[in-house]
Amino acid sequence: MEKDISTEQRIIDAARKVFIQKGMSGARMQDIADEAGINKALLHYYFRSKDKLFQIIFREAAEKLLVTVKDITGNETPLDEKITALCNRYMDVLSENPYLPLFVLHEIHQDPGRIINFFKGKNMVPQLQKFFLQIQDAVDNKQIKPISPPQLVINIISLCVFPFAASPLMQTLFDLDTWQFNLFIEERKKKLPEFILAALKPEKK
Amino acid sequence: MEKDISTEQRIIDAARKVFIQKGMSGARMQDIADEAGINKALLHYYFRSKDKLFQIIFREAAEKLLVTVKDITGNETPLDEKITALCNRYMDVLSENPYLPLFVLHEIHQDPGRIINFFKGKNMVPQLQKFFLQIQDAVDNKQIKPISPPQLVINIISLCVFPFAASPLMQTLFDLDTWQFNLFIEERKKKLPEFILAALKPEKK
DNA sequence: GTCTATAATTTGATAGAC
DNA sequence: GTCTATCAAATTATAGAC
Repeated sequence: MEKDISTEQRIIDAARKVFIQKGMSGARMQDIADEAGINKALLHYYFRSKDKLFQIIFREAAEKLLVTVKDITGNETPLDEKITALCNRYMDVLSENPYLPLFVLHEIHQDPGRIINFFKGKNMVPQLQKFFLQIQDAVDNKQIKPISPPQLVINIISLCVFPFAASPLMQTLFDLDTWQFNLFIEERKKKLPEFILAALKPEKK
Repeated sequence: MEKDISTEQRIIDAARKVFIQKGMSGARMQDIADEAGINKALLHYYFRSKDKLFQIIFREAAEKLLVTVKDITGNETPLDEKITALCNRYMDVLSENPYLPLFVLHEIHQDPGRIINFFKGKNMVPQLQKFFLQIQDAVDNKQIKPISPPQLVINIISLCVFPFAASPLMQTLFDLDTWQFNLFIEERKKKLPEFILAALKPEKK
């Protein structure tokens, strides 16, 4: 047990691990206490209730998942570079946090109010609108094939996120161990941007 | 309450609704009893335990989700038609059962053993191998751009499934009501096959 | 701050009348 | 087959000693 990490931080780390693995309803305060190497009562001393502790973990997770999109879509690079950057960045974040998507999606499904509250004051929607405009411009200037901006954004996110959300199923279906799954992801990082850009490439006249 | 539906069937229907909404750990036997309009003890009379009842719902859900892939990838049509058919069929199944993917993925993540047991005797993997070979043939014959078969399969499934798994998030992020979300899905059904086929189209010489 | 002990509540499951 | 009443175990939360 790391002696130089504060108890509060150890609880957060333990809660992150347990909540992301088991979800809000499946997680037990005892699991978190065990994982943190402390007593159950201390959890309540620091965070008062399971729900309070969960909020912290959920917000942290949603933040990590959504901010990535926001600060890449927001800047001023050309569309094709932006798509490549988005894929690369997203795949990197998800490689480090493979179970985040399923956790966040599951908990939003349980209580959509959570994500609505989360969005307040996060400036997500305006950033997204700007990205939509950039896509629409590229369509109008015939730099890419006609496509509705929301459809394209969902295509990009689907292709990045889904393999992680489905990793336990994939590993069974394709009979991959963890190392082979990581190889699959590494190959994907390299090939995904060109797959998307090829789909968007306008017909030559 | 429908009088001509057997109690057993009413329980199954109620369990499906509650489990798919709340997941195994979040669902309460009382919720299911209420939804079925019967007493909690009757659930145990018919199905003995929560876990037994859950197994039935989970298997049914996994079946619906996976058999769709199996019986389309298995037949003898050309690759481009098969991809189109796969998208159309999948999107239709998911429109009718939008919460299935998140439910199944979440429960597999909780206990990967479930899906391994499910696969036994289902003949999924050989069917998939045949589809992989067909893709590899198309690559070798330069009918499509070079791509690893598993990557392509995951691309197709990602693009079909993810919007449903993420629907509560999408509806908030894009500010869509249910009707607008359905419009989004209808548009997607029309456009997705050509997006994928465009990505695969080989360079002209 | 941290622990032990325990309260208060929820929940899956059973017993037994009808 | 269906219900009421109840048990036993699990689980969140708190009281109080140190």
